[in-house]
Amino acid sequence: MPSKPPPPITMDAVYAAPGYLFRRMQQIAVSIFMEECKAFDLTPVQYGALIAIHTHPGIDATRLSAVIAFDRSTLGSVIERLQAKDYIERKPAPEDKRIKLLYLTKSGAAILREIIPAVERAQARMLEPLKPADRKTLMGLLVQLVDLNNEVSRVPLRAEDALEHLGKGG
Amino acid sequence: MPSKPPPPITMDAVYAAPGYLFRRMQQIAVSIFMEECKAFDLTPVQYGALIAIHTHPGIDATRLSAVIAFDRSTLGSVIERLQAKDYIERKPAPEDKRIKLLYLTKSGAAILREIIPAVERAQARMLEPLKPADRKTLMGLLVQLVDLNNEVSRVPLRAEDALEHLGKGG
DNA sequence: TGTTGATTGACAGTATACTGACGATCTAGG
DNA sequence: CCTAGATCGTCAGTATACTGTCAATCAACA
Repeated sequence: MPSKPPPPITMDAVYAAPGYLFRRMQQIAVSIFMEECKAFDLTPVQYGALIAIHTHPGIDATRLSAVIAFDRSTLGSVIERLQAKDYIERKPAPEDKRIKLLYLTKSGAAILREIIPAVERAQARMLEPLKPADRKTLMGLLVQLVDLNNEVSRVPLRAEDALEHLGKGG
Repeated sequence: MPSKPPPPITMDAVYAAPGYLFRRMQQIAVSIFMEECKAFDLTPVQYGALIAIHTHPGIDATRLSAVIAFDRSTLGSVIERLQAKDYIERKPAPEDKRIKLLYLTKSGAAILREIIPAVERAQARMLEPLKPADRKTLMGLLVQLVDLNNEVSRVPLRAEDALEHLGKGG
């Protein structure tokens, strides 16, 4: 009993693969972000970190990584760069010598206010080629897919419970 | 006439942003790919390059970058690694001393045949959490979006015309 | 034919990502 | 109190990405 012959190898094995499309779209998204925000010297990752530190002042690096689902090893250098630009500062935690608490500086809060309109333009541009109804459909499906695949990634998102042990009562 | 107060800054500025979702999904996709293909020591990028070299034997690095929309600078090191693993070889082009032509080796062709089922499992797993109809919707919208944003990225995809000057008649 | 301009591959510098390991530190259990 | 295990930040090593630059080479035109 002969086995089915394997299908021929074409570029469709690349072009039609979800992984390839996600990679492409991510690169396009970064490109648009950097273009709209070139006046600010902030990367998408640095922007995300600033938002999270603004929302959770005094967070530490490990919890920050859980709140935005960024890799903890990488986050170290991201934090260094934000500190070098004087957008955040790190203070030792009095009750735990391992931890360094993160706070926005005045510059950090200021640049965050200023960059937000540019970021919103960038986010809108990414989806602009689609019809409005399709944008909503795509975003809805993406949110679902990312959420349902959450545990697969190295750093699953832990939005709420990541902060329970942060001294706000738990 | 007072201007509208800016809306409060919340984590939604991150979680609901298309760029964030694309980044997350790309990371999840790579994670699934590496998990399914861990027996093969090939990254997604290296896999894409192998497929393209298989489909277009004798392609050079610049055209390869156009065919898979990978950055040309990065592609140099990708090619080096594939060559170090003995999956491809580079031959100087007789008619143009600048160019090095890329070919699969026997090992390269063999590993490509072997890895394809694992890659297909990976691609299927990425979309698995969605209902079948939703998978199609998402892929359709993504293909559209990547295509319509093609010119935005640093290396736009040039699938067909990239090969017109490759000596097949032009 | 000789110079200009484009192309090719390579490189340096920066920024994400992930793996795996490490010392310092904290927490729980005995 | 003291040790076993967990956690925190950090680091080394590898792999993508992008910007900008460079020498070698080629193509086109005056």
